[in-house]
Amino acid sequence: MQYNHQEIEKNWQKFWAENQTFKASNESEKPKYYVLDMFPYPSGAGLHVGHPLGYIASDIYARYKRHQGFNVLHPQGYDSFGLPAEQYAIQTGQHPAKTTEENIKTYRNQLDKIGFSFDWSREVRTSNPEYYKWTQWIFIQLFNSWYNKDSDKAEDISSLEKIFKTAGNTKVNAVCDEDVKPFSAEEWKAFSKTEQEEILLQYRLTFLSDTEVNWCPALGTVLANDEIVNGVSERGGHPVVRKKMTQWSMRISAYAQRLLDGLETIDWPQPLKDSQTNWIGRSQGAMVTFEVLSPTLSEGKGENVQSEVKGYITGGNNSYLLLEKAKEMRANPTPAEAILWKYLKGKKLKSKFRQQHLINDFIVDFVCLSKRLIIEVDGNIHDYQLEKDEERTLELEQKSGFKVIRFTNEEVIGDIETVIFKIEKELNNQFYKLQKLEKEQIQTVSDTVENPTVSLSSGKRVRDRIQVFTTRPDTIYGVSFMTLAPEHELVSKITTPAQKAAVEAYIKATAKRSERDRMADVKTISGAFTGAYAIHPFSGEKIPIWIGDYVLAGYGTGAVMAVPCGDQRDYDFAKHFGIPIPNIFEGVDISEAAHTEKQGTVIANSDFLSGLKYQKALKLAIFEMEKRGFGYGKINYRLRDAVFSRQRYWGEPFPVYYKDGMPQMIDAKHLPIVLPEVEKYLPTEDGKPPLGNATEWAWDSRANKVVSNDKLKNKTVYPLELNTMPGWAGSSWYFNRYMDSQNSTEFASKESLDYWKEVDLYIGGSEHATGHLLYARFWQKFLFDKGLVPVDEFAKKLINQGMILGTSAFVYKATSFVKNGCNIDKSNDDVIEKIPTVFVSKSLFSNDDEFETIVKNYLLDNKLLDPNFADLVMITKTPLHADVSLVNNSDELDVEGFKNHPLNADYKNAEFILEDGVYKVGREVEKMSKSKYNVVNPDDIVKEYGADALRLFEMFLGPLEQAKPWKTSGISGVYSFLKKLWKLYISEDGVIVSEEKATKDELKVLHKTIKKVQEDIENFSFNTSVSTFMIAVNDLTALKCNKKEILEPLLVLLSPYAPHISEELWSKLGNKKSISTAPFPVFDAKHLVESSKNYPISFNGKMRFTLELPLELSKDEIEKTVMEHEKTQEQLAGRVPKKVIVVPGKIVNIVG
RNA sequence: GCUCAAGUGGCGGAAUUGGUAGACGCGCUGGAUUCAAAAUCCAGUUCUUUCGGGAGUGUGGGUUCGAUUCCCACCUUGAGUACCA
Repeated sequence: MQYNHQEIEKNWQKFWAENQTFKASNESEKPKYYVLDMFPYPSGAGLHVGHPLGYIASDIYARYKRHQGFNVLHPQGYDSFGLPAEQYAIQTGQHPAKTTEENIKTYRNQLDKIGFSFDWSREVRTSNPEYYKWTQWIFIQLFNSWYNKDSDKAEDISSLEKIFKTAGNTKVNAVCDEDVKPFSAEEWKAFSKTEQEEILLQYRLTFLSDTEVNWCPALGTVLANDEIVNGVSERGGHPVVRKKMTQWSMRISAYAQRLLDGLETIDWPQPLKDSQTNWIGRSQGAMVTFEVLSPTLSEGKGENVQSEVKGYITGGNNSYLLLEKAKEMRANPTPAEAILWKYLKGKKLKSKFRQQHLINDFIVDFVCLSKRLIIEVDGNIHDYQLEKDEERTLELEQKSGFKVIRFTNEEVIGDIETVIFKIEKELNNQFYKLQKLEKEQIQTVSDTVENPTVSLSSGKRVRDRIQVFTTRPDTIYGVSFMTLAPEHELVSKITTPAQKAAVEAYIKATAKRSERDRMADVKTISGAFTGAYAIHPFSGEKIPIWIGDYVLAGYGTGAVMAVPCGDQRDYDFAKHFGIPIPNIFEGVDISEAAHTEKQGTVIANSDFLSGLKYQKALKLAIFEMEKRGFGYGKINYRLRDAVFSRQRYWGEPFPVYYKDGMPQMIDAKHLPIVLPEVEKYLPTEDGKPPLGNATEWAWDSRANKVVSNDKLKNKTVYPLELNTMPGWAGSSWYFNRYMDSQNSTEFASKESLDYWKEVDLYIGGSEHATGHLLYARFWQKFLFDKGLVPVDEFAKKLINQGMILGTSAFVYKATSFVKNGCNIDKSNDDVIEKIPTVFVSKSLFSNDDEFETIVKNYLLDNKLLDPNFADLVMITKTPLHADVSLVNNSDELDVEGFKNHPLNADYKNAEFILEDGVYKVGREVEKMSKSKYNVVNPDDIVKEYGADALRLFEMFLGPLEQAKPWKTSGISGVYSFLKKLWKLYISEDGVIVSEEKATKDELKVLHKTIKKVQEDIENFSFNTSVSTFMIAVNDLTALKCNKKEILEPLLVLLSPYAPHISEELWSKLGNKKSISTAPFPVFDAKHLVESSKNYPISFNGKMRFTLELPLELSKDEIEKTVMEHEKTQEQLAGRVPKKVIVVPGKIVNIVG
């Protein structure tokens, strides 16, 4: 009986399907194990041999775990919403659902042939309404949530509303939009419903906002940053432009820190973790505020700069008298003052307060200089200050522009909470008042510039401030200039008249440069001086303010404090414009380049920071900034909120309608909102997304159903959202759905979620590192916060399988043309008229000259070229891809097949210059792709060699994680292994397995194999276990072993890799049940015990010969035996060894 | 530029608490079987050699009795990322 893979594999696949062999149960005594593949997008091209690599690996692991006694969940499904189907629909008018369905059929067909142990009863498709119902549901949950930084988790929006109602928003510590305005509880209650909703939208985890998006006109959609490669779309390579659109976004930034922290707890590949870390881009540093000198001061006229510098010295002419008094008062506060100070000091209200501070000639109890707010506590015991309070207030408010609020001692002592709340509210009011004032001041300043006779009273002026984020506050004394992004809003305000023209010209020039130009041209240094100066907050020195396009408006604050000695870009900028480069590093040469090294560098010339190392200087600098009130420590993230809308048809519709322009969620009980039919899949003429073409796309809020757009004139009917969700929506939670995929009342039952918890092993490509895998972690953490899932990381272990590359085949075409500039009486066409297309076999030439000679000789020999013109003709070589299916294992081209190939119609009459009667192609390893004609279809392999051979070979190619080229020729090795294995069990007459007792040697082979295979599977080193099987079968064949005691357990070892042949032989040995749950053989070390060792005898570390010695020999005995050996004497040739190293059981090394 | 990964025969690759480099397979060479081919089986296959041996894991150093394995510097390739302050 011969090994007939086709019949065996068909039978067992049928058996598994009929008996639901791999159906997982949600209730089991066994321990659980969840093995998952990243589910495929069912493309029209079907699978090539690269796709199943990860599936085979995970299938081996799943089957192994079943043998180990686990209840294994190993599901599969389809990520079936996506652009290609839609693109195809646009081109052909076919409904994407139809083509998707067809593609899925092809996929399923292909997958089934490979013999995977998937539990297909749990299949999910993201485009199925029963599935996306729950995607919509999760969207609603996100909409109804906000992120509370105090509890550090997502909470229901109702808890936020409650706070607003009782306390306004000033105390809320939430992740929200940047431009949230403060309001009190009273104000909140007074807001209209729409206003309230607008505000809530600024806090929700999914929210509408006008975002600058990457708009791809060719694809008619918005792309995420990770969908753009080198400024063009990843798919199709179309140009991408920046455009402002109202979009749904996900507040993933709220989870930045937790996404980072979570990486510590999961066993994922380091490169993947690195790229997520990189993507989140945490940088720790400080926010520092620099004040801008007024234009007059900047230009060096007017007041003394030094007196302006220390912003906190606000005393009047009698300061020197009052200062001592103030100090004394600070030391002896009243009880009420002491209580209040406890709440005000240390920036607890995010504003810096000072106590008993001099303002002009008054000592005020508390003051926040930046917000110009004074707090007085009445019942003052200091009797020399008995001026009427009103008078004092008037003077402070009118003359110095402060706001004064007062509290009684009783208020402070009795109800500090209310007092603090009032202060917070005032702080916020002051903030907005000051901003408004600032704008007016700017107006005044420019008026002044145009009308110099009007002078400003400096005492009242509020200065402009530049906020910068820096990761190196320790280098603050190295600041010699500041750079603003050209787009920075302050630029126009601070530019001096003298610099106005230059600055405007520069802004105009940068605006012209596209994003791509700026990216491509990093080297050119450009910028302009604004004429304005800032004040160094520590040293008080004047710092020129520049603009430059190396500073990005979109990152951080759009401004940097430039430290040229410590940052290369700042250095280059300074060198280019001749700005001084102060050196603040001890013993470091900065004449050539900036010194960016942090560790081991000692700060110098930096006042209180001098002599400190990086870590300490950093901490101290932040500490001082906070103390002095112009800066604070801050952590910045690069991670931006994720745009969630797509202007596409083939995606999940949002469960959203618009009432008075505000988005409303449709109640969960009316889900799913099913994707409507449209006539065409393109955007509408007025630029709306394709859903704008739908005629049935309005929400009847009374009947709670989707109705015709005609009814929109009714009061209770509203327009539905026209965008759809992006590709990552459905894939961000599907692993949870598999746990209970048929549930129609919940996204998965609590019991099933608690049982399966998380994916134990997740296998997929590394291309999802910053897309799917980051978003899925985000959603999982959100669901965890809401108590909907039991764990906050969805995959414990993840493996990235490497890509399988194709081996392209090349044929070498000769192109002839006539050299120019020669006077001949014949036209060019006549000369080359008779020359056919010629292909030259690969090994006939090694360079272009040889190629030309070969072709010319061939043409001359065959009278295809007139010898008189031979010198006029030039031949060039053009490599062309040939379809790999036309090439055999020895790189020989099927010439006739090539000529008749539909793609090679032009070469029907081409001539081939052969070598040894065959045409040899060139080979090159490239990505497997249709356009390179190097795609290998697994179906063909399965047909010829079988699924077991395909599975073994894919694993045998090399380590799972590495990229490796596919060469079909290699599969004969694993195929003959299977035939050899078969022959151990079956001869021409049938089963030849005997019940005889196994020999020692046979048991040794078996147990060596058990040990190695088990180790390999657990280390995901599948390639080496295939070798191990081969060695075992080779050894057993050599031993002529046919003992059931050996051969039966061997099948269980092999079954995860080659399940069909294992099942077949297993049943032929008389087993009635499937091999899939047979217990894995147990390794017994006693079979491997050896009595002797074949010692390698080395001389100076080089092995020269081996010597068989009993293992029980002692070190000295070994040395003695070895030294006496004749070969040793031969090697030494009379020399006396200096030393002899003996490691019993390992090696002998003779030195000398 | 930065970050990470990887460099071993003609090819895919194996070998790490530092201990016989090249397992296993492909390809190739020779042989057996066959009318012949396919299939199968046997032997050989890192390079070099004066057949004793010598060299050898990207390059150059170092540690060690001994290094593919550890350390330093460099080179090459691949992946990710990019004016991120």
